Amino acid sequence: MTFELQIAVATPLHQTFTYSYAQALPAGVRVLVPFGSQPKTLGVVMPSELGAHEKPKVDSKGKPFAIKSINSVLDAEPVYSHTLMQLAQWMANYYMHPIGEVLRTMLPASSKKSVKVTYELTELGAKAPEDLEVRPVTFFARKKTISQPTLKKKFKDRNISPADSEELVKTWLRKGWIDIAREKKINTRQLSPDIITTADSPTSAEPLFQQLNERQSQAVQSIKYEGLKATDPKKRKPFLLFGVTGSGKTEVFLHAIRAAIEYARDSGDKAQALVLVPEISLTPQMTRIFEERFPGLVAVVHSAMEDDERWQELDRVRRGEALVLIGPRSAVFGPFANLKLIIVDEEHDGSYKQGSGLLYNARDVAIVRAGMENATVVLGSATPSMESWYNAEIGKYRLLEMPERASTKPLPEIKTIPSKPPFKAISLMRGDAVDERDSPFSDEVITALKENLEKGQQSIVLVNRRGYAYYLLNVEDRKAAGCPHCSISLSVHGRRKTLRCHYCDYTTTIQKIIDENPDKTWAVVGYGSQKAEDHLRATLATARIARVDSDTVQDPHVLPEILGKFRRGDLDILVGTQILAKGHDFPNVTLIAILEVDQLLGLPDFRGGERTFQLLVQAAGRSGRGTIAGNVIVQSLRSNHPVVQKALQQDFPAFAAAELSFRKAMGYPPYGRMILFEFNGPDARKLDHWCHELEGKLGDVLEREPALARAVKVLGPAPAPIEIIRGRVRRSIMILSPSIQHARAVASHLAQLSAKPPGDIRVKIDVDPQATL
DNA sequence: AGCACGCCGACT
DNA sequence: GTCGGCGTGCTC
Repeated sequence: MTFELQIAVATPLHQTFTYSYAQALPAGVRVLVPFGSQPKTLGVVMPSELGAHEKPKVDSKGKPFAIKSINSVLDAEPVYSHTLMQLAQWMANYYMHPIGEVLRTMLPASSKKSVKVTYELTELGAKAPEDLEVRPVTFFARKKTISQPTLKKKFKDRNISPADSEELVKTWLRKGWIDIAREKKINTRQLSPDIITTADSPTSAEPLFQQLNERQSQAVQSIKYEGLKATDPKKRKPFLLFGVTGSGKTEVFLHAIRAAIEYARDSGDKAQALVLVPEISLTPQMTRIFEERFPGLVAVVHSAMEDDERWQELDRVRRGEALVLIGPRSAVFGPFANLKLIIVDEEHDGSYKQGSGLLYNARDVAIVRAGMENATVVLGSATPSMESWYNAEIGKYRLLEMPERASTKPLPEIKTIPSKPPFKAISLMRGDAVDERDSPFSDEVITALKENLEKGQQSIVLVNRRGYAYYLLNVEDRKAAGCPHCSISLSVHGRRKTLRCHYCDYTTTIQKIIDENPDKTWAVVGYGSQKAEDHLRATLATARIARVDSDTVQDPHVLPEILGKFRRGDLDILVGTQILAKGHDFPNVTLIAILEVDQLLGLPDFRGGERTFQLLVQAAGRSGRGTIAGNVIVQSLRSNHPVVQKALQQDFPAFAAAELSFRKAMGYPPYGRMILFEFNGPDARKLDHWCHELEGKLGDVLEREPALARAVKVLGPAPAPIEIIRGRVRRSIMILSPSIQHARAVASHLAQLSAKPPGDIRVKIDVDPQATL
């Protein structure tokens, strides 16, 4: 008796494949299958109901497929739980992404790759007749195994044609001289089969839990009784915990988790909780707090981890040994046995959205997963996303407010001062001396930093741009030195020595540009975090300064180290980009200076205002968290901009009201749903040609469905705001509609039309894009 | 995504 | 003449 199973193969194909096997396998088990010309490819068994009513599959010539059989089964029990399989299918559908790739994205990397074929020389093969023209032994040198590509290369080196070499390999395999062996490193990862029941840790009598204030306790009570213990799960709504910076959201999370665990324990059950955090930078302190409160019960994953470590942590969750998982985006796919509570900290944070491949938003996936698991979700933020705020307004979410700081300290005072006139930020490239007047800082900022330093208090300087300066300007032509592969100007780095593209990392030197254009005058314009750092070092010679931006924290271990030093008081000033604005808790920081917010407002993106407000308020929230009140100075050319003004007053509801009415007028999210198609290819003419073809075909479809056409706006094809990246020209089509169903209907038409792009054109579908850039 | 099949330029 | 470039099509 053989069974037919539906297998999702790790390829970018929007379909599953039928394979046979001697026994039935549960959904969620990984298998190796022969696929196309590849003898072993990773696949996942899909739920059987999926293929049950499908008609017999035929190939392009109408002949039924010869069903191949599964090579081997990798797991004794499913790696993907029932819910995770459900979630994968939801994601494949919602994000219009191939199911095989979705499933691959859900597991840590070590099991991602399909299996590479290696050949192994058998004992028999080593003793193969010596009079053979081509003996297998000669290819294996002193190693026992070699990979398929290596073997091919060796054949080539010996002038054996590909056809002949294939014959040879087949013959050798038949004669048993060589074997197909799996590459060892890949896919050896197995799950621990036994469910370990850990001794219950004494989490109930710990003194570490702080006394909650009135607001916090109200929030916890709501989460408990309207969430965790809700009698009608269908009525349970996600909570939006809107609490100003420093209002003690973390304490609420901790109590909520404790409540979930205790509530389950009362009925002899074991509840688990997931805590999503934006970045690794947040986890060290978050992790510590959680581990103190729930000793031995916390598992942590983060991006600085090796895959093996990550598997180990996830296994602890899977076995029920860990009850709390803390991690970034990908932790939303954690292998929970009994997930009862999901917390999304800083839910507005852009890093929840994956930027390549499967473009999912972990916050949204968390809400969907919670629905499937019957779990309670708590989204927390001081500056909620417009989507969540709107959902709270219309009653889809339950709003919990904490408008006061937990300590008696008031919110820091924010004031703005005008930026230095921009012309002062220009310095001509003559000689190497840096013009001292060329300071990015207003005098008030320097004075304030100096005073703070003298008081022995810490400061953070936030410059919303990395690099040394903005760009290198050709004075005569008024044009900036641009990247040869991208339509963007190069940024000045390395103390005005090098130029770098922030999109493709192309690097050149300023000297080269000057040499190539001997008759031109060049000027360095604007400033970034590097220049700010240099000027601070020059001006505040005694200050201990470190810079934190994506250039200095390439190595994932560097950031935690710098933050640790800062927290211990071994540094006085941190200079850096946005990373510094996020959630950190440095009690001794009493001054935040924010430079260069203006360009965020100027971005051609509908979220510009939201991003600016978040940056300002989040950054301000880093100040005055300890016993001393904090100050915030915003250096801006546009202090009067309404967004900046609302941020100064730290009035989120007022900002949200204004922003939402703008979004409503424009039909933008959260009032309209957006699906963005990006087409890119190396040849602009071919790309345009195909885009216009698509536009025409989509137009035809919409003509046939006038109701749909009326409900949906299709914008484009238009050049993407950064038209060329890495030598690939980009065009986009935006689909906008008040109704998600209608937007999706048009999108799936367009997805079908663009399923087989000609030449080297690639299609990217972004459902609910974070930015239109 | 891989990978094989297939049709045009520079080489042992 | 061949080797090998990558365009195009297929994978149960």
